[in-house]
Amino acid sequence: MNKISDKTKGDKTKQNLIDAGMELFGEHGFTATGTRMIVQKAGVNISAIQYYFGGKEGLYRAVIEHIAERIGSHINPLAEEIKVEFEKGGKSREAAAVCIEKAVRGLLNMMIKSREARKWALIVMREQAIPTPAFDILYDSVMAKAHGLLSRIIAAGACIEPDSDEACLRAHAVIGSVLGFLSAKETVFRRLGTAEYTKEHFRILDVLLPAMAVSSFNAEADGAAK
Amino acid sequence: MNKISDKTKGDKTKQNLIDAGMELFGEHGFTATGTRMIVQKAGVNISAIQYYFGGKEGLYRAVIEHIAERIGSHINPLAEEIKVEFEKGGKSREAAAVCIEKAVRGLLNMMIKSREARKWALIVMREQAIPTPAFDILYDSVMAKAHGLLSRIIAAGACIEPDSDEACLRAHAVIGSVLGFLSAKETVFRRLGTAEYTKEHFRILDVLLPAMAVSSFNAEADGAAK
DNA sequence: GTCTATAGTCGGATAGAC
DNA sequence: GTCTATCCGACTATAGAC
Repeated sequence: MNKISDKTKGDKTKQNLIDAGMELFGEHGFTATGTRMIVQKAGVNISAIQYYFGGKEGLYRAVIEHIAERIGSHINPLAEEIKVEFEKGGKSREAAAVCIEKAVRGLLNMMIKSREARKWALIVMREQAIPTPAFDILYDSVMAKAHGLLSRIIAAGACIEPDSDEACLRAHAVIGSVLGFLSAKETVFRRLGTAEYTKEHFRILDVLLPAMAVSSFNAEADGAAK
Repeated sequence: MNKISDKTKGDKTKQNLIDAGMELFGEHGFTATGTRMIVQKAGVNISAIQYYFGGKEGLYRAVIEHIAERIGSHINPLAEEIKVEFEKGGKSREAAAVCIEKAVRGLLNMMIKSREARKWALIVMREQAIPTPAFDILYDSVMAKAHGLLSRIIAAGACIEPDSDEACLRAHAVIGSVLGFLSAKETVFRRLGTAEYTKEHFRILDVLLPAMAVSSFNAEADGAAK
């Protein structure tokens, strides 16, 4: 047996608990998820939560850390790629437009299209709305970076200060236009008459959302576009 | 004593329970909110929940109904006003632009600026993300109407079918760009370094969000704006 | 209509055998 | 490292006095 690549039985138990926790905490929230529910889904004994994570709360923190790590592994390469392209384009308005389209499509791919993300999504949304102490982990390792990069690109495109409130708010409006399809999906599905987004819906969003993002460059401070 | 205008003691108890429930269900969610918590905040006896609402679940439904009614009283007049103006403008592209700016500012006023709305907001967001049976009430009395009106205006502005998926998705992107400032406010606040939106932030959003909404007319089906 | 007292259930955590 | 058995507190709901 290879000591490095083989998982010990304990590691497998831990992983099962985190997987089950991610799904159940997302579906029902922290309080409404019972430890008995979790261990049943994970197929482990109830005492394992105490043993490995010190309790239900510790398991929750571990779940958040795991999510932060997984999201990071998706967005960090994309962010790096965009940053390089942005620098290469001399931080021009044209480079900014290309970069923001790429960023928005990346966000759409990661948060709306990906099946894996559906599990994270609900937990992250809950933390956004009513943060627990664990939100710090998410914010520091994911939100701040992604939001900051988008703000800088939009600032370049709109010719405003990168660290201004205005850049931050514009970036957030762009993010909101994408994530609304996740956080309010029940309403969209009812209006569309479907139970899932289809390829045709994504085709529309792939064009619409980047275009709206680029348009955020143009809002003038003295009135709306005429 | 005037029999019509005076509230009976029972009515007052009911109202106190609904008020307390709205705040606490919003802050902690349904499961995490205990009946003891509610009656303490409402200043009534614990049995009152059973007596007046048949149990915790019944109180929750009553809270949702109350929210739907309050939101309706805000948006129905606005929707009516917009509808009239839209017809009067001959459903032209120009009329659509004016109307959608008005609608977005109305949404911003109601959901982000208003203090009262902060109490609704969390409950509505939770229902959006993980709907309970009570979501039907919200959807039928509020979401469907607001979303439908916005879709029709955008369809007119973008010259597409009012009942098409595309119109629905565009409307939703616009709504998302506004509501993101509510549902992800923790992230925005940390980025801005504040604990509340200020007048200056609203000044920026009052210009930015309507402009982005109007821009949603322009996204071309064959590629992004160049 | 309002209250107290309590029933009955289920939660997370723990002790100790293996 | 895993399991069973059990504790204790918190929960919702109810019965019945006033």
